[in-house]
Amino acid sequence: MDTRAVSIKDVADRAGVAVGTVSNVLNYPERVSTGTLDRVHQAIAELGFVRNDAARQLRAGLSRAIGLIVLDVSNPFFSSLARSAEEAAAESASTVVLGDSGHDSAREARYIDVFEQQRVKGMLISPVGDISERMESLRRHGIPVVLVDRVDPHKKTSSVSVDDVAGGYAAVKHLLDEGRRRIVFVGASPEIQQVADRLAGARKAMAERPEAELEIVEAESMTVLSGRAAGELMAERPRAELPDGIFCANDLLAIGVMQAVLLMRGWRIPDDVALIGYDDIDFAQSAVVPLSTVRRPTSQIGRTAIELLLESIDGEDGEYRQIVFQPELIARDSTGRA
Amino acid sequence: MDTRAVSIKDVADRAGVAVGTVSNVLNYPERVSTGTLDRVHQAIAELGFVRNDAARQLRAGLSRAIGLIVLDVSNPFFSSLARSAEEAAAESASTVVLGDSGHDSAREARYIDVFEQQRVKGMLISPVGDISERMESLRRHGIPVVLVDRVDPHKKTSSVSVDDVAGGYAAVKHLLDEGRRRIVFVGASPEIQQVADRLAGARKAMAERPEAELEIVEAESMTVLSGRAAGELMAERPRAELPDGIFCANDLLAIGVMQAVLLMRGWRIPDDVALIGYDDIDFAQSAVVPLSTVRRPTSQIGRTAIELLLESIDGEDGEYRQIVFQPELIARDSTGRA
DNA sequence: TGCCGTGGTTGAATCGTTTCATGCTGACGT
DNA sequence: ACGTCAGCATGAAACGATTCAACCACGGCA
Repeated sequence: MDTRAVSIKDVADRAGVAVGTVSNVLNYPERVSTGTLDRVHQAIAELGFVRNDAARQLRAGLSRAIGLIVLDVSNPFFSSLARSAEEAAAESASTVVLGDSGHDSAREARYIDVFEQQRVKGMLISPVGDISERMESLRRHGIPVVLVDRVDPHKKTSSVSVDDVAGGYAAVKHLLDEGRRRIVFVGASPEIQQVADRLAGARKAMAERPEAELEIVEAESMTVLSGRAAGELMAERPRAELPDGIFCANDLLAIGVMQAVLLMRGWRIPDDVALIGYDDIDFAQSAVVPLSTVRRPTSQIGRTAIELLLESIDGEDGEYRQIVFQPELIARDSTGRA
Repeated sequence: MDTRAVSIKDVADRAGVAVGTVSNVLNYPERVSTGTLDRVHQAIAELGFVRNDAARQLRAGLSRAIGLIVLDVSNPFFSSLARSAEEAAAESASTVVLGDSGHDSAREARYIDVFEQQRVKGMLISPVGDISERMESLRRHGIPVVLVDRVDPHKKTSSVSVDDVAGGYAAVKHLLDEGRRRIVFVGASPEIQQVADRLAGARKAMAERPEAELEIVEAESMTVLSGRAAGELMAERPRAELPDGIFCANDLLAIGVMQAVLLMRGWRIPDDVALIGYDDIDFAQSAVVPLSTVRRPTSQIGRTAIELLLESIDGEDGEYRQIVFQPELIARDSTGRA
C-alpha cells in the first residue's frame, strides 16, 4: 500500500550505476556522460525519487534556508519586506523561511531556536526588544545574523535600518512648514525603539519653532484599529483644543486616525488638520485622502539585508556593517492646503 | 576561532555517559535518573549544544514541519489564516512554514518541491489552479495534503472551504432586500474558482427577482488598487447608468471601490449606492463607511485544516473529508439606508 | 609496445541523531 | 542465600545523502 521512500540507492540500482554517480547527476551533471545522465534521469522519473533534504544537510553541513523573523506579517511594511527578501534570496538559490513573532519575545525566541536547530545559513531578525545575549550565543555558534529595522547598540551585529530620527524630523518639519503649530504625535509605547526615534526626530524639528507645541498620544499598538481609537479620543475634545497637525508613527495608525477624523462632522483633511504617516505602504496613496508619509525603501531594505547576510556567510566574521537608509518625505493631499 | 559544531557525542563525553543516554534526556527524560539528567543538562548548557534537526529527521523519518502555501500573504484573509494555523499547529508541537505563491503556479510548484524535499509532515495548500496531478504524486508519496479555500473536484483530497455560492447568494439577496435593483458584481477573472462561485450565488439570487439586472465588472486582481480602478471606471458613466448596489468578490476590492465612490461629488454610500464585500477582514469594520460583508470563519478554517491534516497523518489514508463552512452575512452601514 | 593522461565511474567512509537489544545493579521476596 | 525483576545505562546499527581516493578504459605519444 505504502511505497516506502525511494532513495538514491534505489535509483542507482534501477539505472545500473553506483550511488556516487546518481549524486553527481544531481549535483554536478557536467561530470557525468550524457548516456548515464539520461539513464539516471529516467530512473528518477520512473521511481518518483525526491531527494531527502535532511540527509543532504547532515552531510553537507548547512542548509539553503534563511530564517526571517518579523514583528507582524499583517503589517504591509513587513509583508513587503518579506517578499523582497524572498526574491533576493531566490537569486542565490536560497529559501526564506518566515516566522511571525507578533511582537512577542517568547515566540521570537522559539523561532530562533527552531531556526538554529535547522542549521539555517543565517537569520534576518526584526527584534522585539533587546536580544544582545541571544545574538552573542548565535555569534559563538557561527550563525550570521543581520538585524533589520533596528541597529545593534553594541555594534556587534550587522544591520540594515532607516534613519528614523531624520524621518521623524522631516515629517514634523513638513507640518510646521505648512504652517501647523499645534502638533500631535501618535505612536505606540516609546519602549519600541522605532517609535522613540521618530519621536526624537519630531522633538528636534519642534525645537526650531519654539512657538509651536507638541503633544504625545500613546496608542495601544501600531494598527489601524488603535489609530482609530486614538483619533476618536481626540475628536471628543472641545474644538479649541484640537490639533492642526498630526504625525503618526506609521501609516496604519494614520489611516485609523484619518477614518476617525473623516467621520466627524465638519473636520476636514487637510483643511482643518494635516495628517502625515510613516512607511508609505501601498494603502497610503490609495487612502480616501491620499496620505502624506515618510517613505522607507522597503524592498531595498529586504534586498540589502539578504546581500549583507550572504556576504557575511562566506566573508570573515568580525566585520559588522551598519547600513542606514535615508527616508524620503512624500507629500500628498493629506498635508496640502485644499 | 570557529568552535566546530557541538554534537551529542561531545555532550556525552563531558557528562560521562553514553550517547544513547543523552538522546534519552532529550526525548524521554522520564527514562533517565535525576542525577544523570542534571549532569547531562549541565553539560548541554556548558557546551551550548543545539540539536541538529537534520540528523534527527534523517533517523526519525519525518519532521515537525507543516508546509502552508497561500495565494497572497498581503491579503489579510490569508495572513489571518496563517496565524491561526500556526497557533493550532503549535499546540501539537508542529511548526508551520509559510510560502507565498503570489497566484503564480510556478512559485507554487517550487514551494511544493521544497516542502517535499524537507519531508514535511503534510501540507496545507490554497491552490492557484488545478493541481490534481501534483496532488496525485504527493498522495503516492504518502504526504497528506489538505486544500484550503477550495474543494477537490475529484474528491481525492481533504479540504476545508466555505460555501461561496451560498455567500454570493446571501450578499446579493441582501442588496435586493434593501430595494436595490441595478446590481454590479466586481471580481477578478472568473477562472478563479472562488470568484466563479460567488458569482454563481449572485446569479441565483438575481433569478428570484426577474426585474433586477446584474452587470459584471472584471477587475485586474483582487486588491485595493484594482478595486479603486474599477470604481473609477464606473464613476465615469452618465448618472442614469450607475448601479445602486455593488457586490465585490472580496473586501479589498470593496474598499477600493469605496474610495473611488467617496471621491465622487455627490455619490454617497449607502444612500446612492449600497456596497458589500466578502471575507470580513479587520479592515472592513473600520473602513470609512463600515463595510457590510460576508464573513468567513477565517481562524476556524485555519484551525480545522490543521486538525484535519494531523488526523490524516496518523489515521488511515483513503479517507478524504470535505469540510464546508457556511458564511454569515454581516450588515453594516455600507448597505443600510442612512 | 609500453606509458601517461583524461574523463567517467565506483563504493566505502562520513555526517549526528534515534532506536533497541543487551547488560548491569541493587532491592525484594521467599 | 538465591532467583527475579525493575530501572537505568550502554553502544552498535541505521537513516540517506555527499565526498573523495582509487580505479578503469581508452586514445595518444614516444
